[in-house]
Amino acid sequence: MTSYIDRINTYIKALDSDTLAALQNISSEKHFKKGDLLLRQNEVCGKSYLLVSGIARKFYLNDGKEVTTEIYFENDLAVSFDSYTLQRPSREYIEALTDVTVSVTHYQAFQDAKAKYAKLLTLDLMLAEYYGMWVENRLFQFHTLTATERYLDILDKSPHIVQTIPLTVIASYLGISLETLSRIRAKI
Amino acid sequence: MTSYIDRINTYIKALDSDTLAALQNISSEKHFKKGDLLLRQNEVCGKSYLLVSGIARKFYLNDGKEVTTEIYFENDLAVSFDSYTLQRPSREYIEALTDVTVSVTHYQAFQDAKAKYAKLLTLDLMLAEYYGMWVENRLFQFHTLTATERYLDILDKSPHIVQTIPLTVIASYLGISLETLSRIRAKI
DNA sequence: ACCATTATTTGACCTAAGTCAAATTTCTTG
DNA sequence: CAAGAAATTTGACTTAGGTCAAATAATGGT
Repeated sequence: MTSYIDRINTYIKALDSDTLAALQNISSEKHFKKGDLLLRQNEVCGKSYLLVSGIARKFYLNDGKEVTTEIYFENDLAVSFDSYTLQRPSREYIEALTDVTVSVTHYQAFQDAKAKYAKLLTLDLMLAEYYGMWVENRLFQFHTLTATERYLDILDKSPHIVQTIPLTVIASYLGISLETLSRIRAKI
Repeated sequence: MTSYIDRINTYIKALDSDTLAALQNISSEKHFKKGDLLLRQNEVCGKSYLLVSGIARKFYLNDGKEVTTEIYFENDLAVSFDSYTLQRPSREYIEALTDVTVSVTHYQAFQDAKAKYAKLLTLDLMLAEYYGMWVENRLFQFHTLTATERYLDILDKSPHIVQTIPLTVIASYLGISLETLSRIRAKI
């Protein structure tokens, strides 16, 4: 499934200059500082953010507790999927975990561009497919792995997450309490 | 999110006759009997099944135990998403829970049709978006609701599931043991 | 209707992970 | 560098839901 990202990137690199130019025309770089919110709950996610540098995350509140749903690094595309797709209020926040630079694209501009450039439509499909598989896989892991196994998996597949990010965030991303995560770490 | 299905159906109904004909050309009706497997683990999901009538489900095995991932009714589209998208072996099975009639479309035929008919590409995007939001929501529920709340939710939003389907299947769909489900039902 | 499966319920006990509270360790920033 | 604030760890206890086993229903086939 990771290889699908490669396929997407290959696809982007192979875009004709017209399509590429159209994409660049509707994108612009922006900076956020650590702690800034790129998207707030109840706001419509009207933009997509391609991380150029830095780290960000998406989370929601479940009776006062933050639940991290996704962690973004360089080249990741940050959006609240359903809010973006349906253009309705988001239940999630997007927050900069470090200073970040992003390439911002407006929803409507991208919709318009898709109508003109069929390849962007295909790209959008690939991105949606990728996200679908990614979430499906996450759900699968929650069902089949124990807390310890999930931590080991992240340690194995995404060591950069464990390096840089506060345990509170990692715990909520793994769907376990901070204390449990700390105990898991103490064991291994 | 349910309303997105309506939008998809509206979109399908509004398709021009050419596109619609193309779609029909690559689809054919087929029957399965209760208990038949439309897709087996390790098979590549090379077809999509639109349920015309009957009930089906998708599931995988987690050390011997069946975990139901989706339940299909009339008009639902049954595929193993990642297997279909990547055309690689499936970890899931698709099984007829009753006798079913389906409209079968081959993966490659649909790919070809998408290249010719842009509207099918858009349709595919909508379907992928819908699935992404659906899974995301399922994950969300697993994180925020207790077993009882999840059962009540299904009872509320999809009473037809509880009517017709064996508790073993429902329990595995809710991610709880059969016994726990039975106890939940005894309480309410 | 009757037997044999298959489905569901009930009981007793167990366990992974959560909660609350306090102790440390590690960063920040003056 | 020191003081305060955050982050992390540790301890004691609770709990939702799981597991194993046995008892009752239901159901379908003959």
